[in-house]
Amino acid sequence: MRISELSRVSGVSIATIKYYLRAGVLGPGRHTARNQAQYGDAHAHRLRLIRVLMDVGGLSLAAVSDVLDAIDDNRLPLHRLMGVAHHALGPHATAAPAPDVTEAQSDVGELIERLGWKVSARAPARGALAEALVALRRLGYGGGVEVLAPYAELAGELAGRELTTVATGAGRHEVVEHVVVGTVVFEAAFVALRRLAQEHHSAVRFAGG
Amino acid sequence: MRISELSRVSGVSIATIKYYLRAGVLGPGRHTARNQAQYGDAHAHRLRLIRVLMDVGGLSLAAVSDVLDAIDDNRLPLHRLMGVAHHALGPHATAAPAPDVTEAQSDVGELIERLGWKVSARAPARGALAEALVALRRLGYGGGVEVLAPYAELAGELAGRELTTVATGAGRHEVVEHVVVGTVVFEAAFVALRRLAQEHHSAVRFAGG
DNA sequence: GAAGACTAGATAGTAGCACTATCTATTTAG
DNA sequence: CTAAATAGATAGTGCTACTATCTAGTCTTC
Repeated sequence: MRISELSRVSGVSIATIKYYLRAGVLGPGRHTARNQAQYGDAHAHRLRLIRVLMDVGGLSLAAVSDVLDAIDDNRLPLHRLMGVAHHALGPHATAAPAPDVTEAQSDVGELIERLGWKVSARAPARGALAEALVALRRLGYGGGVEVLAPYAELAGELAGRELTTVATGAGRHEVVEHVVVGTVVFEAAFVALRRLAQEHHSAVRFAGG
Repeated sequence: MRISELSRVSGVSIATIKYYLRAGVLGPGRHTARNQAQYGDAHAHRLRLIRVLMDVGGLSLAAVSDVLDAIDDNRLPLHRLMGVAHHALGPHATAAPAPDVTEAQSDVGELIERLGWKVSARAPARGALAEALVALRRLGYGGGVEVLAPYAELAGELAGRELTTVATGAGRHEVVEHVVVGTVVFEAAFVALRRLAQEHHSAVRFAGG
């Protein structure tokens, strides 16, 4: 198909498709002339994937680019893909962490060790968790890392359940994409469900108060 | 204290504090002269709260403004505060939803009803959940709303557990702030924990593959 | 085979966000 | 008295994700 049809079936404007081509997140079409190219179903699928990662996952275009590169890199072992996806989901620390954050980092490290989790020392989620802990302390809601224990338990249960649903018979590319999409979409879905549940419990608890 | 000290204790630059004052997310100081004002601990605390909502919760300044307005509005009943916070956490739908999203919305509505949850019909999380469902379908990973059931169960457990920890003896302002901070910070913490757990399970499952 | 629609690629412009910098007229501190 | 600090106003910056325009060339349809 030509670019106008690709635009139609994907719902992405021609100008934006060209932008994605320039940015390298969408591969070039098969050229038939100097100013003509053909695009296939793979392009349409890739476009949908880009939009889902951005709209549902909230990833920046640069992050999408990283994730897609990881998906396309056949040399990348499967067990490292999740790390790349999580790194892209960021946010990555930009400046040197404050001293209280550094301290919280070791608390987080201890928690992870106590849980027996095998996680890269450079996982951005470590920093995110430390930031959350520090936020509580800075606002005067004390509490050590132990307040996270019940959350960690549930998170572990969720993650374990999830990975068992990954299709194992399919090719590497399908598994990889499935893992990434699952990570991003189910995270968004769970956050939404948590908010709905909170609203329900809040209504029940505070109604009339 | 004067603005330079407020800047020092909060770690926020003077220029940014002035920006927040202009934006109305930080209340004005007590004026002692045309170009002099005094700020108190409440200002420092408010600044910390703003930074946590933005940095940990990922809220925009406009969203922070909405949340703070809700916290400060004494007429707002407690059971509606959560809705305001969730609305600020967005993202709110900008355009008319696609037809498949509208369809997914009713699926979500059914799920909520089946769970017996009492949730506003306008809750943005409904839309977010529908978007996530549609994302799966658009990418070819079918599955109805029933794939969300185990997630919903865990989300309900989490939300229920959380609200029981809200201090009931404190004043309204403290409870309200506690609820908002808990919503935002524990959501971030749980997402981070889920990623850590995923990385662990992924490493265990795919290592050597 | 001519007119008009379409296209690739290049370049430049836009809108929104969260600051950041500079300036003026003060006020304060030493 | 003088140097530093301040409130408030205005303008500028850097980044992101597009969006618009332009040119030279290519289909398509009558």
